Amino acid sequence: MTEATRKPDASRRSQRSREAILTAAMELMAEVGYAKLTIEAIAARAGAGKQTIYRWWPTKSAVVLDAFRLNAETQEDEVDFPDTGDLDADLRIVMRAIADECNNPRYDGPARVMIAEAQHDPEFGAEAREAFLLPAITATKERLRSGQRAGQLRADADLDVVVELLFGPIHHRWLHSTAPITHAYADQIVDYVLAAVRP
Amino acid sequence: MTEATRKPDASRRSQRSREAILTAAMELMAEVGYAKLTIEAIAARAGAGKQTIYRWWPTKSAVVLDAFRLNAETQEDEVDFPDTGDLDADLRIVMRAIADECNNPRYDGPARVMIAEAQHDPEFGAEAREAFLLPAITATKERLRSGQRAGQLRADADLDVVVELLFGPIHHRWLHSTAPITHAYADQIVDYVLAAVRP
Amino acid sequence: MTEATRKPDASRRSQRSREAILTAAMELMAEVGYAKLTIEAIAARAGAGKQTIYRWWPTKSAVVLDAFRLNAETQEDEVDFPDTGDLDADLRIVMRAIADECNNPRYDGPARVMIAEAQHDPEFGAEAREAFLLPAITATKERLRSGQRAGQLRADADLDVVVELLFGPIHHRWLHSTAPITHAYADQIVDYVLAAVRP
Amino acid sequence: MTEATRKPDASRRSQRSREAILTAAMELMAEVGYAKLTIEAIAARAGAGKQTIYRWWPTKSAVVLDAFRLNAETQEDEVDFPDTGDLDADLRIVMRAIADECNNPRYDGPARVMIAEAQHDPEFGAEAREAFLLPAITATKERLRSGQRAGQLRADADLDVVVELLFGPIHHRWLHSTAPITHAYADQIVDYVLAAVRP
DNA sequence: TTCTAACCGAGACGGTACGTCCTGTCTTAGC
DNA sequence: GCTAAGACAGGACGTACCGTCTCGGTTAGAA
Repeated sequence: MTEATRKPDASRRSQRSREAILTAAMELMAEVGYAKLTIEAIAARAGAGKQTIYRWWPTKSAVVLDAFRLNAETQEDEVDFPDTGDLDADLRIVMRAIADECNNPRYDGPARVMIAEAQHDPEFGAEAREAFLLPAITATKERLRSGQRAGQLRADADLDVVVELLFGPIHHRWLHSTAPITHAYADQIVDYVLAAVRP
Repeated sequence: MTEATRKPDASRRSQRSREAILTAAMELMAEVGYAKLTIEAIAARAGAGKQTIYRWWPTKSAVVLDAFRLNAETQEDEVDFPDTGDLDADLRIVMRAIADECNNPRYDGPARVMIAEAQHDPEFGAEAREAFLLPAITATKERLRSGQRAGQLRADADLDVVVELLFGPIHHRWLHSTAPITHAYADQIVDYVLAAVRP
Repeated sequence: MTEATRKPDASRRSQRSREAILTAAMELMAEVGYAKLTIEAIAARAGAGKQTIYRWWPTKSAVVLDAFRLNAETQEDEVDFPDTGDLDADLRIVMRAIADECNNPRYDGPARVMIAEAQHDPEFGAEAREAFLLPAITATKERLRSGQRAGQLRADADLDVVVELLFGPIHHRWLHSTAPITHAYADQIVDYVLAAVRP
Repeated sequence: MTEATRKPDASRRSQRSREAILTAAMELMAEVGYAKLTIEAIAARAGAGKQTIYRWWPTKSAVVLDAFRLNAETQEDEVDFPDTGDLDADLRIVMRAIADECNNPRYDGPARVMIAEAQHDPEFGAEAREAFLLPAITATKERLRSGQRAGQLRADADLDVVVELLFGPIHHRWLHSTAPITHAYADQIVDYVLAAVRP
């Protein structure tokens, strides 16, 4: 066997077709949803050959994940986690931002697709987690640790669990659509969680 | 009305084929996973005609949901939520039971399928929520209300939020596979939550 | 094996449904053609159960053949072959009658169906031949024999061949739709054939 | 125009699969007959995808017709109609050749299929007539015309009718299987017909 | 007159094939 | 050597009918 898995020369890759494909994928995602999204339709809409897609992405979900990444990069919302010294206020800001994302179709749609895809493709799940979830978790834990050092949290509080106490409820409500997600709700969670871990 | 959608006569439905189909669906789910599950394979394994499936279920996910339901009914785990008067102990029992389910492939697999499917089929999601999630939420809320009346919870605690504070974190950890789910973890959550809502 | 092929009791047969089925078959033949004709559609149109058809007829072609028979019986055109003594005139009458039938959709359609069906079902072909073709051939041969005895045909003429010289050409033109079939054409054939066999 | 019917690029057609499909069709025709012949079985036997068949042929009968054509081309029997000057002898040769074909399963089968198919699909009938029947008719007419010029036929003989007087009887006997088709019979027809049209 | 066996309409059933759609690979021409 | 285009083998889709079966309801002799 002579080099069965030929790997293409990335330096000669057409940037034009890459963007056309990812844009087409995003558009079709919005129009027909992930389940009815086909490689063929993406290629047709992008004016690209199917082979060009298969050459650069292994699966449909990889294309979609890349499309989401492109979409997210476009946004200029890489807000750093605030640290004003007032933990309560900082958490409120962040939890309200998450609530806003839950209500923004621009995030809601892609996020649901990624959750769904991750359930039957663990590798994809790991990648997506790495790219989208862990940064937020890490930043939150950082801020909590800073608050802990400042004596605003019990010294023995398990920060991994505290992060989950913050993200878990809002995530649960969003994922199962059990109730609307408001700023008031975001504040409520912060209240309960801080009540639990205050020294 | 042109009477387009002829509806079959449910009274003449073959119980034998219904069970064969749902059993085949469960088995194939376990063997190849939801994504590679085909109606054709279910019919073949069940010794049924495809039409018999299409006659009684609108989509693949409906078959699978029904299969899960049959599977769940078979189990004799319809444990009533305990109410010993000791809220702390009762919650621990329940949260540990949930932790056990997260680690039991018999529940883990189907549950992930349902979560995934629900994300791109809201109607399916609503049905699944109704059948599997709400009963647990309602029972938990009931127990919390009872505890609240007994003065073990703050009178102004929002029980919907408290339920989410309990279920959200464990659910989050399970869904994103961020860490193992142990009895100790279950206990931890109960501790934090009760600390937050104790009078 | 105990009487595997249960034969139904013909005396209890419902005349009403028999006629409804054959009528429906005739109508559907005219509407959609033999190839697209289905037992299911016949049953639905006739307001009969499928089993009632399968009980009394072995195949679709048997139903259709019966329908044609019913149709033919309805007609009162069982014209006896004329024998005026003038063979030329008598043959013209008969050949013109055949030409008329070729141009009459009432005969053309069914006849084509029977020809077609007979090609891939020899038994059906034998039955159809017996019922529809042989009577005409026999009557014609009879008339030719009478003419032969009267000295209007060569004594050594092979009547089977003469019949085919009469029927073959018109049949050929009809079957292959190579040219219109007129009375003039019918006369022409009689002219040529009589020229060939005149003493 | 919405460009509904995308037409494939014939220049890129796979010759290999075309032949495999037509060969498979021929074989299956011989094995199970036209009625039980399925596109699916042809594709399976040919190792081709069903779409490849549907891409290049509109119907089952079109595939079969093409298969016959390929079969006929393979044969090296494109005998030119003889013209020795002796019309009687030449016609005998041709009529005997036709008789032989009637008795040769290689021709009998396909021809019956085409006759049958032509009866409920006039377009197919037209194509088949063009490809298989008209060449023979034309050649025969040509030879007759040559004989007519040589004074062996009456000057006023209608050659279209004379051709039908030759082909019709043998065709009739073959189609309805009313009697065996022998060389003697072929000769007999030539005798009668020439008797009718001799000057 | 009641019983009972068969027919009847209806339609669910296990199947087969349909014609369409999409997958992932391969081939061709163009730049 | 990447690209657009699209033919190819393969396989699942959801539909239409096949011929068999089972279900009540009706009908017509036999008891």
